[in-house]
Amino acid sequence: MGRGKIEIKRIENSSNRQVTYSKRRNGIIKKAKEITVLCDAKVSLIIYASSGKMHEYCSPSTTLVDILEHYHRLSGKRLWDAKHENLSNEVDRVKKENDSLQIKLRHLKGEDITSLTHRELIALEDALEQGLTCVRHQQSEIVKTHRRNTKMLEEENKELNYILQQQQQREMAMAAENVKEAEYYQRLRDYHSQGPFAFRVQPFQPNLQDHM
Amino acid sequence: MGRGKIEIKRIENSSNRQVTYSKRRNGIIKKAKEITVLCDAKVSLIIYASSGKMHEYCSPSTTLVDILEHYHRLSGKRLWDAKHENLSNEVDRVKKENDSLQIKLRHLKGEDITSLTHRELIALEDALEQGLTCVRHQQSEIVKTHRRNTKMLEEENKELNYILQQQQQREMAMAAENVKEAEYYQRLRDYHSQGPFAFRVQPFQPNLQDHM
DNA sequence: AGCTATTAATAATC
DNA sequence: TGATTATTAATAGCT
Repeated sequence: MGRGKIEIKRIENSSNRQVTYSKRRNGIIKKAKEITVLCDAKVSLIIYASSGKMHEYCSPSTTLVDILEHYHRLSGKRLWDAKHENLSNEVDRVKKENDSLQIKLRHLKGEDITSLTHRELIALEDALEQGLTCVRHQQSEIVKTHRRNTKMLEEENKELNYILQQQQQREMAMAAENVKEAEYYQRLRDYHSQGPFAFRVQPFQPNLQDHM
Repeated sequence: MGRGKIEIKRIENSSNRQVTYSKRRNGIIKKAKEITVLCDAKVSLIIYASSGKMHEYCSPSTTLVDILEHYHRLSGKRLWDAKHENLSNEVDRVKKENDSLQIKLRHLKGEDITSLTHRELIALEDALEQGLTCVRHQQSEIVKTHRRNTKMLEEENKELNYILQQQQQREMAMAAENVKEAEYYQRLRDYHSQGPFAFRVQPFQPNLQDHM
């Protein structure tokens, strides 16, 4: 059904293949819809291109899940039971492990130990003592670290204080210098501006005032 | 494509519908095979007649399960029903719980505690001390029980020994009695059988010895 | 994406 | 059912 007959074998030309795929895919989906309507059939159709792109059709009033359930019932083939079973087993296994861990944990906390034998209690005691030793060691490590940190901070503090003090002293010295300088200039200014007055207040040449 | 054009709507005549279903079903499956070969596509096709009879096609080199897995991945839709999802979640949840328990357990054993804060270490130490207290208490309980048991057994022993002794004494007495009786009877027998000899052992007739 | 010559599918019929 | 065939539908090769 085309300009020429084609053999049913892989189309080597990639773009031709792509075009044909697209056309035929639509054709199949159309046919699927038609048979659904004409014959009251239920159809599930999933198609992947080699590119991995997927198209699906599922007759209305059903879902893929329904169809697969039905498939499951009719064919007896297990589509997902194996997976399901694996998961179930996994859950069981992990839960058991969980329980055993819980029990161990409780034992270490000193709970539910009335049923333990003396030997088991001894082992428990050893484990607890071991744990206690480690924990206390770690605590002392932390304290040591803290202490070291404190010392370092204190020394840094001291250093900074010293630097600050130096800085302040320099500043004070500079300020003092500035003050002296200011005083010098003030005095200079005083000398120039108030000098004449100084002369004016000289009782010896009172007449000079009029010339200024 | 037939002797006449048909509307795409349900075929009311049941046998016509059945016939059309069968023809078109074959047609679709043929098309599915063709697109598979021509275009390197993967196809999963499941068709039910209204009668419930099922037909399927799945491209070679795949299985329905594979296709559904792929579908699951691409569409993100839940094919593996709610149960499956629940199980998955359950596994995750339980595994997480497991991990957390493992960590707690390791901490109690004094492992992997370098990352703990001082506060956490204190709590851990408390828990361990508490556990140790309980375990030692239980140990002393067991020792007490043992001691009590020992005492009870000792007393029972003593009792039994006493009873045994009594028994033995009674037996000895009885034996003695028997011996006496036996002696009596012996003597009686002696009296009857040896009586005549008794006369013979009379020191007065020493010559009789040679006859025994 | 559209077009169309051609093949393929199939509705009606036997 | 199964085969036949007149017809319609799908589509291969072009543009």
